[in-house]
Amino acid sequence: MDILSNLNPQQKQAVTAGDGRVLVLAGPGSGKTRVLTRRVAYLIEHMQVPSYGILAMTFTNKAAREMKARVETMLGPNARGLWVGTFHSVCARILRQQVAHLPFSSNFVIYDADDQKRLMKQVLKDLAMDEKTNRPASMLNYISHAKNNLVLPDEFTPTNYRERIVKPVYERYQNMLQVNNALDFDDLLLWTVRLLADNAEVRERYAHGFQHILVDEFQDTNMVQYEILKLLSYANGNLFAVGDEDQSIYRWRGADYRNVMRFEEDFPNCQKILLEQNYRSTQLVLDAAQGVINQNSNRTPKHLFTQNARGAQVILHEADDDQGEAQYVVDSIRRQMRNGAKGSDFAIMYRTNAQSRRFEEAFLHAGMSYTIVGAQRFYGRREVKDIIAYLYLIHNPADELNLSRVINVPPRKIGGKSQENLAIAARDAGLRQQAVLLDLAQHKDKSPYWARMGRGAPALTNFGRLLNKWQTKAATEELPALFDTILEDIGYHMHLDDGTEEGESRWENVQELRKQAYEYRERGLSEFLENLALVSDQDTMQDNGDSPTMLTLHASKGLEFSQVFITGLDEGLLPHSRSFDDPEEMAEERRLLYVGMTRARKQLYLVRAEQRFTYGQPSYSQPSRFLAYIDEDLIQQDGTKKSGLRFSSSFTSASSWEKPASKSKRWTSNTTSWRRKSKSANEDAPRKAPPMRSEPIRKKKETDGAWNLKRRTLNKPAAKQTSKRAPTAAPRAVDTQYKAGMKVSHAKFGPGEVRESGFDETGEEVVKVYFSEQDREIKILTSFAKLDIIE
DNA sequence: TTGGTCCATCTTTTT
DNA sequence: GATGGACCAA
Repeated sequence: MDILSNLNPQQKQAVTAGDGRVLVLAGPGSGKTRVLTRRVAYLIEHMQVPSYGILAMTFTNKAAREMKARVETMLGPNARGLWVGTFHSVCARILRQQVAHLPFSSNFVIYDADDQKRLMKQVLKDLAMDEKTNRPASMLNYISHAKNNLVLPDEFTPTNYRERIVKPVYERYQNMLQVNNALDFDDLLLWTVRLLADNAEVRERYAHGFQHILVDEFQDTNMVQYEILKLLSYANGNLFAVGDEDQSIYRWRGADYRNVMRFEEDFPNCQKILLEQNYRSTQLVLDAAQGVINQNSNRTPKHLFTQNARGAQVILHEADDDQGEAQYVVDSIRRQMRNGAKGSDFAIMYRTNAQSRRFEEAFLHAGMSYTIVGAQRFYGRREVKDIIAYLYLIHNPADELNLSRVINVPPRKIGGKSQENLAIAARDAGLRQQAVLLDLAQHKDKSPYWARMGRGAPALTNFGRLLNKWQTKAATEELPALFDTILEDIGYHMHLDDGTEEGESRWENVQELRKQAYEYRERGLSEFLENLALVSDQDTMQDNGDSPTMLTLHASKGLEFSQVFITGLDEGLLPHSRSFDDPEEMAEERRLLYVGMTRARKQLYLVRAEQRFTYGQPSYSQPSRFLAYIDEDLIQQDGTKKSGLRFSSSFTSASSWEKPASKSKRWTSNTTSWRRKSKSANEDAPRKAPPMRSEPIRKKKETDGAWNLKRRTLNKPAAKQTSKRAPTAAPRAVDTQYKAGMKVSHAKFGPGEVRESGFDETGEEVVKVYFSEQDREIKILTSFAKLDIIE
């Protein structure tokens, strides 16, 4: 196969670019993966770069796997030796290789978000700090931020009150990580930079080893990651970055799309190549998506075009509530599947995982299968994490976080008091808790610690015996055997088997984990654990044959589907209310929608619901402001009221309340609630609105309560027939200076009449004025253009 | 020490 | 409507 076949001129230019820095800005669907893989092949075949001299960095293991597989199909055995991996896995690998230069030992473990939180809670407890006022998540945020800026605790100089509180927490947190011989995700990157920056010899070795470095999704790199790339490429200067500012959606994780601009500043001589031809979508989908993204500034303007057909209009549907929303989506899919469409043609996307529930219910009700990405993380499940914790204990005796997690799971009479005794005894003796346990196991009541353990001594001794047994076994036996021994010794099956369906499914998850352990029987415990820590759910997304896929907008990046439903296009959800008071966050929400829209090959649906349950409470919302940026001509409304028989009788008052049909109407309806997360609006809504359905009070959860509940909701759309739409008037946060009906005058456009006034996301007042001389409505930013009030 | 019950709090997104 | 924490009875 010819490496350069089927490439357009820009793609070819990128693939064949010579040495040096190359920045490829690749719009959605522009063949970026193709460019990357061909580039690797080109380097090996035409530029005589040995495969082991190439490093390709991605963000997900899935992307890494795919890239590797594609290169292998092109080059066969020549591809062997290629380094392809996620930033985190590559860093973990480097750190293990160079562990001698680092302040931890080679069997370090990696703490995931869940572990971090548990550790943070411990830290706060140790420091006698209140969890309510010092939220663990918030503390971790500060710390993550610091680490992303390469700041370790002793370099952390507080500049405000909050940071003064954070500092000791950060110190202790980091210290605890070290004591546990553990690294968090940020540490993997941070220590790699430290290693390379402080250690000339090591740096030389890698920087000369990697003759060419390629990065995917460059817009999602954070500062540390960019630093790593610079350090690794400094010797040869061959850095090939592919990205798209418009698809940067990981700001909250430290990603900074401005790295794209920095790249150009740092390397003024770099080659910059734009890929603008789209091979995925219809022109109409592209136009709609660009309407949204063009509202953003700070980006390289791109003009996406395609040779594909113009395509069908975007279908907009406004449902009465979240159940109706789900019903609409599932009905649409079912109808088309009856006409021969494949289930896998469809994707349902949403902003938050919580929204998936309604769709699951609707699918179940319709008797259709579905695939769901993420949501309940497999590795995040309690039973799975418990077993992994046991393995961690064996692998890394220093890990006391995981020890405390499972020392009493299943319950073995080692309660809080006993654990405290153990911790104190260990601290006084300057030993690890595990060492104390092992000593107890060995010497029983002759152990110097026996007496100090009080009533818990026998239980602790037993546990020490187990630990000892497992550790011996780990040295001699293969992983699956060890796995089974642990399960048996702790009676985990019994523990999970509580007669419920849930218990059964938990046990199945443990079995699934065991299957994976079996696959690692050759590579062993250490690699198994590292893999577990660095694998995400997208990576494990199994192809569920031919069923529709449900996933978050974030998870949709890099994928494509024939038909895409983007749901929950409501103020507060998309854009999410958390982004209301930060323009940068708002811009990211826009990108998120843009990413979702550009996943569609043929048909795009935008769906919303006026009312939905949040926190189990009904709440109302306005249409997403983003809808207003999509040209009306590109949209076709698919109304509920006419076609939706389900609700024809249920909303008697509906007809009297006209749906906003035009853009301008939609735009107005937002104005009241834009200003901020209108706390008042959210608090008021449920109070003003009579309860939507009278929920029978469930006094206690029966064993099958969950199932009952599910069935009840599924069979009862009727419950809402009694409901009435409550007026959705949200209180006005701040009054606009201009009011509808005012006569104004503009220097250039002449006299006009104000039609609407509201605030945009930055809090600027925006008015829509009808100018008679122009015979059109014009949107005006009042702080910008001067408008004189005439009357 | 355990297991139950009640309560508050919450949720963006994930390597 | 889920989860984690606090509290209490056995």
